[in-house]
Amino acid sequence: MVTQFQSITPSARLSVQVADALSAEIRAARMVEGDRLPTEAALVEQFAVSRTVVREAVSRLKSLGLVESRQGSGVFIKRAAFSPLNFDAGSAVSKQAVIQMVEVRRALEAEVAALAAERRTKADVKHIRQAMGALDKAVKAGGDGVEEDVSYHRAIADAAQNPFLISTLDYLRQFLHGATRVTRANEARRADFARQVQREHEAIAQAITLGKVTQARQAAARHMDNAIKRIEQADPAFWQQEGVQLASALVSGNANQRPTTLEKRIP
Amino acid sequence: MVTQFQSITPSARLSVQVADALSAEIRAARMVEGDRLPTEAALVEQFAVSRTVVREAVSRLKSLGLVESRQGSGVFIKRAAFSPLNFDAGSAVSKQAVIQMVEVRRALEAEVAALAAERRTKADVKHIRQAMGALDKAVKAGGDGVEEDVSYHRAIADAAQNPFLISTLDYLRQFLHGATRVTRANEARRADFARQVQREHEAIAQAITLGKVTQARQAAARHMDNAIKRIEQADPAFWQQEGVQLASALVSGNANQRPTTLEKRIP
DNA sequence: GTTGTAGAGTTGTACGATAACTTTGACACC
DNA sequence: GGTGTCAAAGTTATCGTACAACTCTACAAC
Repeated sequence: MVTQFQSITPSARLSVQVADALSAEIRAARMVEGDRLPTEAALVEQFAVSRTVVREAVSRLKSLGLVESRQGSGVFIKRAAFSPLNFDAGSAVSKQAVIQMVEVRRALEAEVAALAAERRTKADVKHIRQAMGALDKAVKAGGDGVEEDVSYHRAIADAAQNPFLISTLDYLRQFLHGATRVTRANEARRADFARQVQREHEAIAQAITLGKVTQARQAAARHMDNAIKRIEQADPAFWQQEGVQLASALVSGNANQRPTTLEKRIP
Repeated sequence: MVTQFQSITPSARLSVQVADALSAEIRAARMVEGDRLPTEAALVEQFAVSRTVVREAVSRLKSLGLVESRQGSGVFIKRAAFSPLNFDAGSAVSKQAVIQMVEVRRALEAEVAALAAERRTKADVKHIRQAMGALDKAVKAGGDGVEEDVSYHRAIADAAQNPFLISTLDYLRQFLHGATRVTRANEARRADFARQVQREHEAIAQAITLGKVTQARQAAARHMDNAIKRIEQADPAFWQQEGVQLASALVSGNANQRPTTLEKRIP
């Protein structure tokens, strides 16, 4: 057993301290949209640091989307940006977290299939069929078919005509990519598994083609239910310890900063 | 009639050009995790810009989470971060976009209700009931009840025990907040609307309390269907032009950069 | 009223110097 | 061989100054 020391912090860089102080000020709403930040010279004075540090701090705020600088004029506070969605990357290797993400995906895939059945065009159907053909071919050629599987589901999502559904699913896919690979590798070893997946895909495509909304929704949900089962039976070696960091499983955007105090330093 | 000129772009700053060039290089996977970037001196040479610019560019990459700098050692490429989900903020005021977002929400709320019915504890049910009470009270007191409405739906989400569902719904809520306010204001003027919403809430809560999974899912979906209808009937003055920027309705993380060419400039 | 212009204020870029830190290799010592 | 020390080179962090590019305002000129 190796003793674990917590990594020491070599005292955060000045620029991030200043950036934190400024962003705390902004977030505390003591400055509102459109307000101008103090000039660089003033900040140099206030924080007693060099202009380099101030500029780097402001640069940080700019790439966070909090402020916007106009040469010759000043730095201005932008309207409060919506904080982006950002799951903890570590969750991608915890079995429990992956299953929970598939639950999210089940909801979305079901909706997508339903909307696709409702709104599909002939071209959409053609794309879906093509993607299925490519998947079959890849499997027959001995590949795992991960890419083709993604394309298949994307083709369905495209037919749903809802950019937000599409991008949310794309977002989830980033995390589920590893799990997908493992389960598909599993399927590759079990011919009966592969056939079952193929049947599930066929059922979804069929319902969409015929415009059967409820049926499409159910078929997609069933596909995801089975995906969960297949994940549970997959190679245990792949999964890390589970449920540990679950309480802190989420890092929501930039909501994770403690207020920073940065007194005026005496030179 | 005043002629409309399209706003000109005052040629991107050098630092962002360099940052784009570097991040393109990284994203093109010509450099992989753990690799060290050329030293600042080398980059100054390659791009023929000052060290200030190089540092600001690197600083940008740092706050984007692409690289990590270690004083005395160098700048290193971090493991590819998952790009966060980031809807275009402008979509929040386009009627069509809002409806599409509610479609996403419908999928999630239905799933959440179903899982809540499956996994609820006594405490969960109590919280949901309390939230409903608070909502009724707020409405009777003449408020719009937006906050209480949010609390009600959050209480249900908590019962579903899936942090990813919760945070994804929270994320959506940011965008739908404006629309919610408008529709609830609408309901406040129409007593029959308010009663219907109340009945829908009651139906969901009842199904969750009794543990009726399918029923909960359907009730939640119906609630969202009606929400879409209510949005469509809401104050038209609130909505901007719709469908215009729809094709580009999504800004997915930092995936929206074209490769930048920044030849070595001749001084 | 409109236009032109000068001037002050502000951010962007360049350059040089020093501090703080890491890595590496040489070397003595056991 | 293994280990500890130390110096030197290399790298980023910070500082300071100077100038370029841009914006805004006021005021003169018409």
